[in-house]
Amino acid sequence: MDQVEVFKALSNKTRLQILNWLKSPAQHFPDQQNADFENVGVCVGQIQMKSGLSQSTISEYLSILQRAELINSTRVGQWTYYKRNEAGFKALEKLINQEL
Amino acid sequence: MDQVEVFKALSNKTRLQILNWLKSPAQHFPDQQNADFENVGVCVGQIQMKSGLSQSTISEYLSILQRAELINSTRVGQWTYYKRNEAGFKALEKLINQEL
DNA sequence: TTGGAATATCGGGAAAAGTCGATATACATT
DNA sequence: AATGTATATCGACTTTTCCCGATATTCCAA
Repeated sequence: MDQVEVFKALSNKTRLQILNWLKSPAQHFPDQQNADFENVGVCVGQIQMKSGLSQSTISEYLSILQRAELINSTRVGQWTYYKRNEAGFKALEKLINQEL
Repeated sequence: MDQVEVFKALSNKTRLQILNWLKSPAQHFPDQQNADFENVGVCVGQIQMKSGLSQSTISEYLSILQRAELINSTRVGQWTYYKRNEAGFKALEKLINQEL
């Protein structure tokens, strides 16, 4: 886990919001049909709509968060679903508590 | 505590190093004479020398870390001493654990 | 197998951050 | 008061980040 990379990923209001939304997907994305929130998460389009930013920006943001190991993705058909990577958050906690 | 501001402050290798140095000043700054590390911390010049970056850059970095509430300063004569603000780190822990 | 929908990637313009040297300020000493 | 030292601030330049629209890719459905 690259320290600077993680903190950079967290240095943006929209990206922090996305992480927060993904904490309780059912609550923040009531529109997503047939969603298996637990297993796969939320698809890019839903996140994009909620954010109000462009599709390309959100796709980019999601890959930044993924490179930082804070989320991970599952491709299902033409959709890519993203969910939180709790192992990454654990590693971040440890980083703050022990290494910073 | 502004979330984005804290993470931006942490998004830089040199600033992370400074925070780490300030964890055990006596070990990282053996040159500082008559230093009351516990009470006041380490002065700007020592940090600057160790970092290898310019005086202005380090002064700026220290104020970024201070605005993020991760360190605080004490002026003593012509020196400004900086030390870690453990309350800020506690707040950061809480942020990670509960709000992110 | 062609068309459409979802996502990713590319290229770019504007804003912010990184970093410097020069200068200003604040304080101490003579 | 004048000089010297430590730090802060300023102006400039370069690099990175923010965000967009356009295009490419991937997959599904007709």
